[in-house]
Amino acid sequence: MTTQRKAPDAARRNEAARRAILTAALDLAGEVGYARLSIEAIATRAGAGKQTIYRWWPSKGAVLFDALLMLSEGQDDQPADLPDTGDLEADLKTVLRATVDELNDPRYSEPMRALAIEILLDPALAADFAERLDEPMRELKRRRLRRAQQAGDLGPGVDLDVAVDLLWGPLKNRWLHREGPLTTEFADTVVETALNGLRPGQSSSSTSR
Amino acid sequence: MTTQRKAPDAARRNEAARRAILTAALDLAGEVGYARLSIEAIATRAGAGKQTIYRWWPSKGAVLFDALLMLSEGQDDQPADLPDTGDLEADLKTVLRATVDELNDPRYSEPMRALAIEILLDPALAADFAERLDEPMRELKRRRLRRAQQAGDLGPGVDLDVAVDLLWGPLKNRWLHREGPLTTEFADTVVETALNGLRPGQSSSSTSR
DNA sequence: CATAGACGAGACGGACCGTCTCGTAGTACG
DNA sequence: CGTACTACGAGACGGTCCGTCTCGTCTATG
Repeated sequence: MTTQRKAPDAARRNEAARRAILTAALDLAGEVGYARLSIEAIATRAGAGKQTIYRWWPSKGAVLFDALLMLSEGQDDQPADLPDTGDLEADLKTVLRATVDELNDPRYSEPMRALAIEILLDPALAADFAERLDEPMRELKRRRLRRAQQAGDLGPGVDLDVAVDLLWGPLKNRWLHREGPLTTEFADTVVETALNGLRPGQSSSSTSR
Repeated sequence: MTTQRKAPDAARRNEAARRAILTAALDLAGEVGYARLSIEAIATRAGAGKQTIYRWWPSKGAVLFDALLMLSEGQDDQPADLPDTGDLEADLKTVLRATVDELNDPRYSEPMRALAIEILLDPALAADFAERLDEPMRELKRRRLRRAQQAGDLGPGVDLDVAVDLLWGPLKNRWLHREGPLTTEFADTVVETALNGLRPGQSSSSTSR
């Protein structure tokens, strides 16, 4: 997927081999981590030839990317939109808590960390990831915040991209750099602090509802 | 530095070789990026034997770490404390703008990115980095914010670690993941948004002095 | 002034890389 | 229904870099 160098015939593709390779990549990423994850090991584990991997994927990162896509397509709870109950703070906490749970699931976490590292190393993969996953997700977040802004729950001058960074960035940082335990309490605190701001207001910690 | 395996005699250490190695590491990181940075290339560029590197550093990342320390020790503007003029917003903007300038300096930026990646891959290096650089810096930030809190410029219930994440995290993210141009305007917006919060207040964008 | 030890150089086996070439098997198309 | 195509598993290949080791040289410490 993603790109191919000399037009292999997609109609003749062996679906079983594809699934075996993606599954092996996920398992190995979880078992040995990114640093020791090799294409040779993936091929051996999958019972596939190395050439079968090189035929269909341009890089190890692309394999991981597809592997995670396969994993997330497994359960179709992919939301077309972020929840909007009218209560911005509650909705944000719901979403961030779900993110925390996902990032704490070892089935996702290690392969995702491996992919994140691969993305830092490979600009082509970074562009592919940004286009197919990151930017669409960001647009979802921006859209929810834009509705909140129109409803008057967000300051009219707030830059929505900065708002997204403030809300989701701390979680991403803490997870990727293992800066501490990723808890739902942390997610809640981030939401409250970002919404209320650091300055002393009438509301300092827990607010609203 | 950092650790040694069999107690080489530090008194007999060749300072010229040490500097040549660290300089070569910095130059190569800037020229070829992390992905192609090899210890062999560093040794060759430095006119040193590989063993000389392995004798004094436990990993490529440790070399990069020391190289960046050497670079930053070059100019002694290492502040014992963050500025405190009494105007929190102005002080934060000053500091974050300086960070932006440093992250935009290619002399620092590429080696730092290489080190950041190495840290993601190597828990031992991560611990070393956290102890010797990251945590002390974070304490500096926390201390400035604590003073602000005591002065009433920060909400009394604000978690100072979360506040640091909100202020410095977006810059780190944008830089490391190349999510967009790192400008002083962005830094200013982050400071204003984090201080004021996302909710509509009496002040929406630019505030105070 | 002698000697221990750091030094530059590079050989070594091993891990993976990415390419290639086999013989086999399954599928698309005549 | 048969045949040609081509993806497949397997693995050999040269290449890079790893981390260890072994040289002979140079130096500075004792």
